[in-house]
Amino acid sequence: MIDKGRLLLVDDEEDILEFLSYNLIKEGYKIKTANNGKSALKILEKFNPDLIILDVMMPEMDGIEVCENIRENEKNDDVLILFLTARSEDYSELAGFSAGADDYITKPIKPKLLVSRVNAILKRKRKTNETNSPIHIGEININKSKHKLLYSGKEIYLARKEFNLLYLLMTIPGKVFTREEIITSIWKDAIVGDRTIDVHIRKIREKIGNNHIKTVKGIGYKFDI
Amino acid sequence: MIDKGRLLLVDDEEDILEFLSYNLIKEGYKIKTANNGKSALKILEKFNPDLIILDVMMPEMDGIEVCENIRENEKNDDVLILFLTARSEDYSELAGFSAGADDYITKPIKPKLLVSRVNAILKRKRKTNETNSPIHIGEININKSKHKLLYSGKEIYLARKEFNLLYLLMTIPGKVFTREEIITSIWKDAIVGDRTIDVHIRKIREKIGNNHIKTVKGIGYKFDI
DNA sequence: CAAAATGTTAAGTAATTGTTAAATATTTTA
DNA sequence: TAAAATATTTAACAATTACTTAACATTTTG
Repeated sequence: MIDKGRLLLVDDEEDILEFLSYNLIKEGYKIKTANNGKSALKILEKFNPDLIILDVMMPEMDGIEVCENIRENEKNDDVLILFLTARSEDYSELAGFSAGADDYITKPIKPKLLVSRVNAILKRKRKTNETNSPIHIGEININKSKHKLLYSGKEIYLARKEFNLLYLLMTIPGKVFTREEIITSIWKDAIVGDRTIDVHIRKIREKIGNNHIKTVKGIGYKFDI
Repeated sequence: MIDKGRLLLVDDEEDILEFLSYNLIKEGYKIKTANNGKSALKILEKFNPDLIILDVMMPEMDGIEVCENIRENEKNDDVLILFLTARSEDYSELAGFSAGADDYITKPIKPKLLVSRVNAILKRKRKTNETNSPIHIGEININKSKHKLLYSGKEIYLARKEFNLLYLLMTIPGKVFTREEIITSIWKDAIVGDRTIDVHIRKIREKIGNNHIKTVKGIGYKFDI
């Protein structure tokens, strides 16, 4: 069977771990399990999962805490975290989201829903990863995995934030990215001042000239050919 | 047959209801009918139509009143309302728009016109609902996500308010947008003076010419091809 | 023709972005 | 690990652009 992805399941109840494993192995996923937060963090280092399913309610370290721990390390930026919660709280109020969760499932868990949720979220992740492929527009070549920018053949160095910002704009040339979109995409949930984006834009323009990045006043910035 | 959409027809004359039903069912629409305002409002709660065709002249509660009743409930914000009026009824046209109508058809109703009108208005609705999808009408291309306006191939820059205003009008060409609709859509709940819209309209006309945006005195503005 | 509504201008006001340099953070290097 | 080198953010202010208003002109309608 094809490797559909690697999942780490974390719950203190053995029954639930088994139930989850059973349904997800059947779908072709590779599974590891942990029955507390600590061991989850340990396994995480080696197993490199695509998705972690995390019970919120656990003794000692609860799911929220585990999640925060995971997210503290930038290395784990792109692992997906899916919470198991007891009741259906209001989506936006869920504490998990501010801790860095990507989605959640409420108990009792329905197998079909579980599977379709996991499939869906991983599918989205793959799509996102595909987007990280090199982009070539006009005389500009940008390669995210190599962190390399070529401007008419010459290499130009951009600092990380500058690079990510330019890359973001280039993912959809012509589209205006609002300041909000830019912040959520590059600064995640950090709070930064009003002029921060502008300064980065300026730095980029300094290096690649003023012809590509255009300001759309009141909305944001876009990359134009 | 494919579900093209759900229509609620309201008229006190059974003949007209039949005539409308016949022509619209043939087109693949799901139909419910009501022969007075009260029952229309009742059906509306459960049937959730995409479009309501409403005769202005009805005993007891006339179309205008029904329309106002419908619009009072925010839930019905996105249902389209199309009035049936007698040809000479200038006043009801006017009252209809301020009551929240989206379009109107005059009696006597020609089947072909009816059908094409209904098709068109629903098609536009879907498109508009989908996203801020680009709109292409005649020699004008407007793309909201790119904040880009092309007039016969040439790019024309519009400031934010101008752009949004033109985009709004173009979402439903031919539909007259009342000043109130324009205000709520573009200025949200800000309070602006009487001439503000006119000035923006003027700026747009300055840039794309006077052939497309038409003034409908006493009501508002529309975009015509 | 009078009333109402819209058109037109230019000027004033507000909002947004650009630009620096300096203050902090972070990463690298020795 | 401390110093050095880089990177990032902030803050103050300048510059630009967008938006609104107000006064008056013009058009439309009954």
